[in-house]
Amino acid sequence: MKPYYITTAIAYTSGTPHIGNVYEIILADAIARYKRLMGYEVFYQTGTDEHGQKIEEKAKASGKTPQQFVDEVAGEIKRIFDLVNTSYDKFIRTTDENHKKQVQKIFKKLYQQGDIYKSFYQGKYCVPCESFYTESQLASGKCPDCGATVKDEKEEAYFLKLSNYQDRLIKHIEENPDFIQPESRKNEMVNNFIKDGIQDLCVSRTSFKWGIEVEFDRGHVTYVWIDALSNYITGLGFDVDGDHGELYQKYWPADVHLIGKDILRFHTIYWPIMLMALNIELPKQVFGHPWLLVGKGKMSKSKGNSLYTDDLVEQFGVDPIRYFVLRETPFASDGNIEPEVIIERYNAELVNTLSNLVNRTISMINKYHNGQVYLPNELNKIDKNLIATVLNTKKIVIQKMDQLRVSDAIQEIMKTLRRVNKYIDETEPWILGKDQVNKARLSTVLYNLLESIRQMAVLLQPFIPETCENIFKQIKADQKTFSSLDQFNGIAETVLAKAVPIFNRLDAEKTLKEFEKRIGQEVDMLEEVAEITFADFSKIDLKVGEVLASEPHPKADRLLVSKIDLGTEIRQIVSAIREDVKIADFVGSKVIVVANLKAVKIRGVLSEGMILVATDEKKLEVVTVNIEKGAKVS
RNA sequence: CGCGGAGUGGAGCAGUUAGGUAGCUCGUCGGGCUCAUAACCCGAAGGUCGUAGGUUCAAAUCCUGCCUCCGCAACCA
Repeated sequence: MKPYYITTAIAYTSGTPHIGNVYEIILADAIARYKRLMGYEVFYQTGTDEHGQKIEEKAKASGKTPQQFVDEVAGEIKRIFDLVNTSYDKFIRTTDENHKKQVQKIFKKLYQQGDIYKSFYQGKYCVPCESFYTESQLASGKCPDCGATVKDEKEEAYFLKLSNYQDRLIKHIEENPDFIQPESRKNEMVNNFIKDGIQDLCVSRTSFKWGIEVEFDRGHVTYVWIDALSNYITGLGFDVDGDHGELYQKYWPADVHLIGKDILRFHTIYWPIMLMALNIELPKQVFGHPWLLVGKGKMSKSKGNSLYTDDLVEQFGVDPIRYFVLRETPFASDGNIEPEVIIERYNAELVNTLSNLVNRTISMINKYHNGQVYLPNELNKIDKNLIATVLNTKKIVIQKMDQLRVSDAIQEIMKTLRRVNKYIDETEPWILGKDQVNKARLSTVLYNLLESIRQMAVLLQPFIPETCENIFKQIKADQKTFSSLDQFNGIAETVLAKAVPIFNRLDAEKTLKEFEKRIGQEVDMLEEVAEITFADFSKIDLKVGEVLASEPHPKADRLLVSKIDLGTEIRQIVSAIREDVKIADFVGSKVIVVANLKAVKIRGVLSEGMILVATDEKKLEVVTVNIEKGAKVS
């Protein structure tokens, strides 16, 4: 059997992934299941990326060791992947011993052959904060975090030399048009990042400890990319010294790395160069999939609009969610997940088209033939037309799936299911059922329906596996392979039980209410603010100020630079209100200012305070008052 | 002139690579049917394909300008 190796990006263990992250796992799962049905020997790898400063900090904040912290989060991530029924063959963690060992060896080898060199990471260094800042981040030449004086400092770091491989990479991309998919992304990579020359990549850090130690230079830990990207080969048992595991021999190079379009750059530039340096083959394809958006915006924790897999699955079920995310996100443009849209698809496609067809077919077999399924007799024109359509669906689905056009593939199956529903109207079994004379004809019609359902269920297996099993059970079908679709005879004579609806119609209003209640509870928890004492509050010096003048920030399109008269002095304040305020109305109004806020430079302009505003999801309003400037607010 | 994407009947989208009667799903309206979960089937209304020009026998599709929206980057004291 032909091997097929598919990977997803590994999930960062800093927190719970939302449905947008899980979408990638489901997409990869659908492809993996499809390839298995096509007769490939599939290896599907996913996992977690567990190192880095952010995790070190989060662990510390929650009073755990980094290892405890990532163990918990990785467990949670794995639970969610299992919840949506993903059929991965390996769940790799970057804290796995073998992975760490190989990353160290890779690092060492690249260093020894001169692809990694030691140099200095230069910047402005703040001693108390132990951090580097770039010139533009500084506030009036001082640390933006604590205000201390910064000094020019160099930190030792290792760099991966990319320039050596640049030409080879361009050549590879040009000679392998399928390497970067979708194609529109290819140009973006070449034009933006490669042609102008690639900057060497910093691959080690000394500012944190939670990472894979550089073997020959103990103060350094490997910085994200060499660590994370290597998982694709270490998971297969790659060994730098050539003592590879069986899986590696069998499965590398990967057939496809499935990743979000945002990290395409790392997978199409840094990763190939690393592989070239290691002198191993490049993956056949890197596919940057689109995003699943909530409403119109990108899902993010800070926006509070994330949807989580647990809630969605509890409300709608595993297969409907799998179905929805796969169906809704097209090949190249972003998908949209909203409860209203889920309900619509659920009712229109899963209930009306699929479930109802199965239900009415089994009901008729029970009503007219006491559940007995007979083999078909002579076929007429209508039958032949139906059968041709059904048999042809496999070809179209394969064609779409081979291009990873999952949504289109599902759409084709739905189209055929609608055709099958129409067949019932064309053949009018309820009329045939009135007279025993038509028994042979009715048997044929019912058989054709059942076999059509079986064929579509076979094709739907990669997307909604549990549902298909349910259908197979109800129609007593045991032929589930793609090769059983070449002929229209996969059902044997048998007796069926009463139909049990696969999906029940959702009441839109009721479901929406339930769902909002579920989500609402979580939002409340997230927005809970820590209590402070009166003393804490009195530290804030709030004053009324009159806006004397205001103009757009010269170098930032959301910012406004205003002169505010506090009565005793005039302050310059930068605020992100340009999109929400009319300057003409703003000037002359009296606003509330945080007067004792530490001054900072924002995009080169000094800001000495903060103007209070009120915001909700839709708009932003500056808080204004009608009292003399200089008045104290408390 | 930072990078990129998108503007097609009420909604969501396909069609643009290789110009040639504008298509799908949902919704609306009318009809049919009763095996089925207000389901299913048929039909209809509804679009000057963002805009202004250009090329062409012919433009949603090619070229140029402009407008609007959305991501990313930057930035949010």
